[in-house]
Amino acid sequence: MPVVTRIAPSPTGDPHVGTAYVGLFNYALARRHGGRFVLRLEDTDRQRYQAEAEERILAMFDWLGLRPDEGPGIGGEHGPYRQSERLAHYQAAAQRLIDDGHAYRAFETPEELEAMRLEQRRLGHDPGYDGRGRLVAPEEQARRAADGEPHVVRLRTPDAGDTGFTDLLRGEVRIPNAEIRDTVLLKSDGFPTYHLAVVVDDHSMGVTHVMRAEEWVTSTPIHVLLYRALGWALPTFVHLPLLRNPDANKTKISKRKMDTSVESYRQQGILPEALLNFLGTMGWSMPDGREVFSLDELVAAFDPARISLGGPVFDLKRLRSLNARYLRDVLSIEALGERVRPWLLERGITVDDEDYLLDALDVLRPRAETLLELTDQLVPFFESRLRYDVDARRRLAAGQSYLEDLERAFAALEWFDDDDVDELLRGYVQRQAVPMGKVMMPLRVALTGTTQAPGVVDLVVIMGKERTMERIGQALQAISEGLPDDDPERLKAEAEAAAKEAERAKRGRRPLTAAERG
RNA sequence: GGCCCCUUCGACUAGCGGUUAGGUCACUACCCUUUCAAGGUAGCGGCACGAGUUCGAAUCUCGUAGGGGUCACCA
Repeated sequence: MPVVTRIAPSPTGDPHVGTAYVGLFNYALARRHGGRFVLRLEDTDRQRYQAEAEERILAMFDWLGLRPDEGPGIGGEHGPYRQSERLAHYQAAAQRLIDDGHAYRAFETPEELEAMRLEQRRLGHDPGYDGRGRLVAPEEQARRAADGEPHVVRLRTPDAGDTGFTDLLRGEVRIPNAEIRDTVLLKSDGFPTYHLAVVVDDHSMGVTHVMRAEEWVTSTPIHVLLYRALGWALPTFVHLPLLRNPDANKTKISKRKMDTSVESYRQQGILPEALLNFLGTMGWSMPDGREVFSLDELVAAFDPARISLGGPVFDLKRLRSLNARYLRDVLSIEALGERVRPWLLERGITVDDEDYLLDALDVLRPRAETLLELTDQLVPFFESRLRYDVDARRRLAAGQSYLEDLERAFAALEWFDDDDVDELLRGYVQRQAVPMGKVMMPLRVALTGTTQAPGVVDLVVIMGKERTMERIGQALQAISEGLPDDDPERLKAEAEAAAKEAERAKRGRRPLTAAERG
């Protein structure tokens, strides 16, 4: 029997890292066994439904390279893949359950239910549906329904005993039936709840392995009851540990406490393969201990039995560090060039000298953790007019005479190769009898506009004579025009603006730009 | 609170009766060095606790504690 897995996100908000996480493992299991990976949209909550969320979820999977075999916009023989388009299935199943006595129509209004809960609380009982709808005779249920009275369909759950299932990772899990209320299967608007829809769809789509988040463990017995009532075989259940917030208690990951939006990570310059790799270390580990691995490598080694159950903290530092690893070690320099082009374009930079780009990347890539940072550092290589940050200005002012000397020296230098530039610079510093930094830092600032940059020799060689001369000239001009050292007001304003910008960058929320989409 | 699940360095994890408990990130120190990184070397740091089972427990059992999840006409 082929392995069939699915990811069933709900289009109610920003594409979530948890969806990517569960999707990854489901994808891996299906691929590992040459089976099918199905994408199904669980859009049965019309209150929270967001039309554009649907498209964004699909875009997320596309970006990550997690390609479903079946799904909305892809097709497949088990469609449609939007639950809102499958209402007849659920209604038919509900009718069957009613006919067989496994379910009943219940007519309590929301107000009645609320009053019931209030009363239960007053008496110190656990609040929950007490099954009062069972008391209405089937004929009366049918009559009132036929009269158009609003109602839901509820599952008739056993009162005694317990219901259990086997979780691939946890073994037998049993829940006392007293804990299981007569759950709503069909809402009064005719839409199914999760419980009914998931069982009907997983069965009709041939899903063999239900791999989902741990939060579903306690409601799995409801599904078991449904499978039994409908006479269907149970799938294998695998409940994945919940991703956790980096707070003291490690609560379930939430957008209130951290950034859970995949789009946001994309906008911050996280690579899809790095995100996937990172998620692949949440609860999972390679049998051989590799910590950097591709999607294909994960697929080749994937065995759900290796998943560990402690809730893994979604640690941004680790994600960024892994992303940095991809930038400097995993990606080829050419591939990196292709990745960063759209980002440069977004800043109005079109690269026509490929070699220049690659040379710059070569020295920059160990210094950046994200494509965003890389782009920031790349910009000074391409923009003709540099902006000097506050600290940079101070360095420039202190280096005026050196820059004047070096401008002349470079003008006289014919070959801008490593050895010659190095020799020139070292010779000059030696003759001046000053510490290296005294000379190098102003030059670095003149070339890049910032104090934190690659080695000066590298910069000069990569930029070449023309750019080097031009930048030194510009710097000298900026100095003579008056650097704001002597203007404390302006310094302060700039510092504040920089802090604000940094804060904004940290939040990292802005719409996806065209270039990032491409 | 009831029920269910979980528990190895700060974080991610390896381990599946016998290991000096290993690796990665983070952190610290040193080296390299014209800044910042990267890189190199070293270091810090852990089996929640208590009983049992066993010649021998991180590994098996039970209990305790702690943490999480769940108790909707949301998924």
